[in-house]
Amino acid sequence: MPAKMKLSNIDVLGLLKSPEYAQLMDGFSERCYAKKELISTPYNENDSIFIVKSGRLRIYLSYEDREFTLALLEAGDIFSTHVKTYAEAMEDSEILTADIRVFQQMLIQNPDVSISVIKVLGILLKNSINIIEGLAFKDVRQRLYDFLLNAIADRGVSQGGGILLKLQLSMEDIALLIGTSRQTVSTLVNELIKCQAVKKIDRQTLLVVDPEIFKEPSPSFP
Amino acid sequence: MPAKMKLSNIDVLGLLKSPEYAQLMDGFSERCYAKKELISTPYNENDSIFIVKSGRLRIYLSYEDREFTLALLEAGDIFSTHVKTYAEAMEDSEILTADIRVFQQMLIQNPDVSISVIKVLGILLKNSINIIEGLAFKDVRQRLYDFLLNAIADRGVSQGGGILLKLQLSMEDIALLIGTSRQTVSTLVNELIKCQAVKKIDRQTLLVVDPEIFKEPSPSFP
DNA sequence: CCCAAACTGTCAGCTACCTGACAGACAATG
DNA sequence: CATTGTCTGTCAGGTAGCTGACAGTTTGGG
Repeated sequence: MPAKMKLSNIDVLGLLKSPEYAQLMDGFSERCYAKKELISTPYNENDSIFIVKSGRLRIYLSYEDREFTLALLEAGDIFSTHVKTYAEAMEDSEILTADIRVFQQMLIQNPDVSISVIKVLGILLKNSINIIEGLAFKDVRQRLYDFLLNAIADRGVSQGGGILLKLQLSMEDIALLIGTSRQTVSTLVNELIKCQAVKKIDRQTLLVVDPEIFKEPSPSFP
Repeated sequence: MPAKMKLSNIDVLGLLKSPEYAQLMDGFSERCYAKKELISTPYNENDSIFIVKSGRLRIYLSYEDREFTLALLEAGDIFSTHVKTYAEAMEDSEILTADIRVFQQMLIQNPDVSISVIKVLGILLKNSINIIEGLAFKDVRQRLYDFLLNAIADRGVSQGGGILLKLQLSMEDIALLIGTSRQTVSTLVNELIKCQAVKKIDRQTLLVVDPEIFKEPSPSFP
């Protein structure tokens, strides 16, 4: 279960700044969104692709007043609205947007860009499959552990006595990411604190003392 | 929840037969697989993409002796092994395979093909997200109903008194597709038969009398 | 600095679904 | 046609995790 769909291994923002993509860049328009503002919904008539310039977005599904977070995006990440998801600014954010038709036009003129697009889609697909694996096979505890392991790999900072984790997330935020209720996350995290595996620094940050206990049973090789 | 990832709206097989793709075709090699034979596993060292020429494949995830079926593929469908899935022949099948590196080379030489690849990936992604929606939000009953609705749209044949559904699947097969146990599917299907919503023709085929009761509560417009 | 709004912890039902078990139906292979 | 394996229906327990409730804490806006 991924903490977020980090796509920055392809340095999109840097790429777009370079002169050879100047004209490609023209297809994009920039806009600011305030915290909690919706950037797109499944009811948006025309598809578009967008790139996060600054801030943080949450991509989520919604169904009968319940929600499930598919991904958190940061500066440099890309997404497309062609799937029926919502995108919401978690803080004030700047977003570059291009209509999908315009973008397709760009692709035809810059065939090498399409290789990058294929890579990004591949990553997105891989992440989706990880989410399915979690939901189909694992209980809430293991999904939480997987989430923490990912967060450590992604943004954990080694420190005397453990790994510092500044998740900028509430219990509820985590619950939406791993597909469970706020209460269950709260209980499980406090269980970890009680058994000394993690220390609570403040509301937003944990110190992970022993990441070992998060590890899942290793797969049996065929 | 899709019955299968039908990708045939892009007529890949026809496309590959046409003369302009003759050289592209050269990159592919053909092989037959017997029923229940594995075509690829997550432990296969080198990635490849493959196209189903005939037969039926099951793409699935496995975790600690449990399985979850992501998709059923038929003639004309495409898949890539770059995600950690298993592919198994459900009946004797002919498969065209190309190494992913060779294929990437082909893409560079045929830029217009990459648009098709992007489309296929987009469809795969959309399907994954449908699966996530099912697992995250819906109970087993609704997942079964969604599966039946999809199957009807996909392969249902209108007939006096209902829609004929030749699913070539056992209760267990369905269970693996919707993420539940064999027993639960059996119970739910028999419940449908008892309340006259469907008639059992034989082991493999149902006659759906009233598809209306499968419909889920319509989404509240924002 | 104060108050409202947003978070957090915890607990007591409740229930959808899993598991294991077993008997009966069906299919296919010699 | 007999026999073996595969598929099906059903039931009785057990449990993970949901829901609602409520009190305590923290945060931030005015």
